[in-house]
Amino acid sequence: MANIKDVAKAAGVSTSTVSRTINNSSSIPAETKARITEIMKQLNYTPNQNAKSLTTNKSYTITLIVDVDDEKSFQNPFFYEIMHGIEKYVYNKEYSFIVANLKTMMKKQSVLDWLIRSKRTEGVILPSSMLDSKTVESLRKDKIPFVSIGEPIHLKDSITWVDIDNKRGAEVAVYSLLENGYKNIAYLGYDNTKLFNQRRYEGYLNVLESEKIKINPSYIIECNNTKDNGYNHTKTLLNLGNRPDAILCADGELSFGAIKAIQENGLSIPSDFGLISYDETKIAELSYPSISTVNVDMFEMGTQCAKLLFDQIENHQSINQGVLISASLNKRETTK
Amino acid sequence: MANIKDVAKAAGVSTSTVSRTINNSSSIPAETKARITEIMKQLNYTPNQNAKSLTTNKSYTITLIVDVDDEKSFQNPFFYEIMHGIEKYVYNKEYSFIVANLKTMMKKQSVLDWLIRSKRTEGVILPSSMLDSKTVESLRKDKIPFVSIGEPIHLKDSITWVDIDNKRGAEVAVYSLLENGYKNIAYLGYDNTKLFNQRRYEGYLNVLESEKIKINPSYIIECNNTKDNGYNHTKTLLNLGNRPDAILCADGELSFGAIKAIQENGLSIPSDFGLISYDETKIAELSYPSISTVNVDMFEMGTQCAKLLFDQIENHQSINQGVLISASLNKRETTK
DNA sequence: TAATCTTACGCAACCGGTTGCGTGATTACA
DNA sequence: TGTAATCACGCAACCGGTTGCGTAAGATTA
Repeated sequence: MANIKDVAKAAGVSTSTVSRTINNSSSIPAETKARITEIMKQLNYTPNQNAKSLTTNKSYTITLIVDVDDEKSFQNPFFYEIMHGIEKYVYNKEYSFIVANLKTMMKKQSVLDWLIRSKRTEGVILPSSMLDSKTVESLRKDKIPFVSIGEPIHLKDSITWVDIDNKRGAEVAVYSLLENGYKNIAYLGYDNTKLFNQRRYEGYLNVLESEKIKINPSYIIECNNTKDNGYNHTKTLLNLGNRPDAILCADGELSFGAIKAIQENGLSIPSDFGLISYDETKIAELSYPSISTVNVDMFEMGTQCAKLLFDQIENHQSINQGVLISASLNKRETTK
Repeated sequence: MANIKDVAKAAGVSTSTVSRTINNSSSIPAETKARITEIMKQLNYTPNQNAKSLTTNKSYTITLIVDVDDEKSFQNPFFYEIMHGIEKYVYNKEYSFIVANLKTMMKKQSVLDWLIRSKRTEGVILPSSMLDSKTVESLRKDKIPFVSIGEPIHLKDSITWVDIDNKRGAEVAVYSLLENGYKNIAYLGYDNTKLFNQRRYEGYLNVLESEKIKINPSYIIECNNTKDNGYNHTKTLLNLGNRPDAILCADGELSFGAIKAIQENGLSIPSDFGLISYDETKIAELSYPSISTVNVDMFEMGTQCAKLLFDQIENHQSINQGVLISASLNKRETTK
């Protein structure tokens, strides 16, 4: 395979000139460039990335860390979309991107550390769940740019992160329910251990407060995200004296159980009862009835992560604050 | 950051000796190795991957190509599992892996070609849908090992591929239905444009033939994989004079529509009617009733792909034939 | 004790690019 | 027309490893 010397020889110039042509240095006149470019094409020349990386001390590669054990990230298709968003951005920059997961990293003590120190990666995108202060410190010490997927619990004002606008998404959902005549809206799946859930809850409360609607504590169900919880707690809700006529599910799987419970109670959806679930998934569309969801654009999230990472890589500037991706409502058969 | 010269200096040896220690050359006595290893640890030395790649002409990286537009691969969580399987294998080898998708590649003419020619990758795992003869030829010319995810339509005897044992999976499903007393089993979702579907169909026919069960052509429904098709065609099946009492869905989404249709007909699942769907997904578990599925181990598929790729990379030998991953039955509420 | 064989490890070229510095040729300016 | 500035491009060192070849010291054998 042709190398830069072959090109230089064929063009009757030095390798310096070829290199400068490749890197578009201004000191080479256009016609020389054109000639060299033509010869590169003829010889089917592609610069050796490893040589380039060695001299420039840049790997032209970024890393995405995934957390296999975290169902919110790896198992579900969201992360996949994020990946896709990153990927598209990255290849436009002639970078490539590698994937490593937390579990493997544990085992090898620290694959991330290895990737960085061996100069395989120039930047890292990783889930907020991984960002303990030790990791942050280590990344800072190695001067490796990073972006957090998701708002971190600590450090939110000192690192760069991207998240869905969870609060606004919930607001949109609740407003939509109210506008369509639902009056008593329950919040199913409150979980104060998860920041995204907190934010959704804040959005829910926000709307009720602005609309001067009394908050009914028995409408707020604390539980984690399983279909059985959805079923059982919805049963309980429906047995209340003043039962709700709509539910906002904070998380996806709950809604399956909830729908089952509503139907069993003889209520018809959406005329008697409305339901909106957070998290758009393929499943929401397949269900009978198909579920109205708060739609989160994970592709965009990936793109933003990549963009913010490249801001740091290329311009050495970092915003060190959060960026929110807006969430929209995807109306289907569970709401009027 | 310390480099090999720093280590050599600190140890009072030449870089050759350090290099040979790192690469575990036999010509260095154990005590010298120990001393050098200790110093490497002290200096927190990690070999520069780019330098290593440059001299050895190996990138210590493989590439996974995904096909974003192909719903069977990118959208669904399967590919994700495959990725995970590959990833685990790869990091144990001190390799890393990069992800590129077809769509981007189209745009850049050929990112794959670029990855290869720039020496960024030593091997490729890619979906069979991408393996047209031109791509195969090009990979062969560059002497890049590759493994196909999925049985390719052409070339099946001349390249290395890994697939689910689709035929056997269908057999297991049909046998299970028969054993549980279902007598008239329909095949919903026949699609002769897809090899995996053909194989599943073969499995279905196989069992009926071995069991000397007459094949009823009106039980075999040709359609593609949507929930609406599942609904409508199941309606049709149920209106037949001798209606079936069980369905094997060749693909996942069909089953949602099918279940709806069965329930609307007043039949109870699983006592009156059984259903097994191909393709285990999260959705199958969430549905009411939860769906019995043929469970395909995609993690194992990824692992096998990686293994077969490394056989080629490390031993320069390739089996050039298919490997099948066995499929098992995941019994849930849609079967007795 | 001399000749031969091992062993341990260094020398230096090499992988394929990049880049600071320098120089001869050309152009601009006075 | 002489001098300075600019332009075009080459020289050679360098990035951080790997490896074939060579050799001195020590071990083995005759």
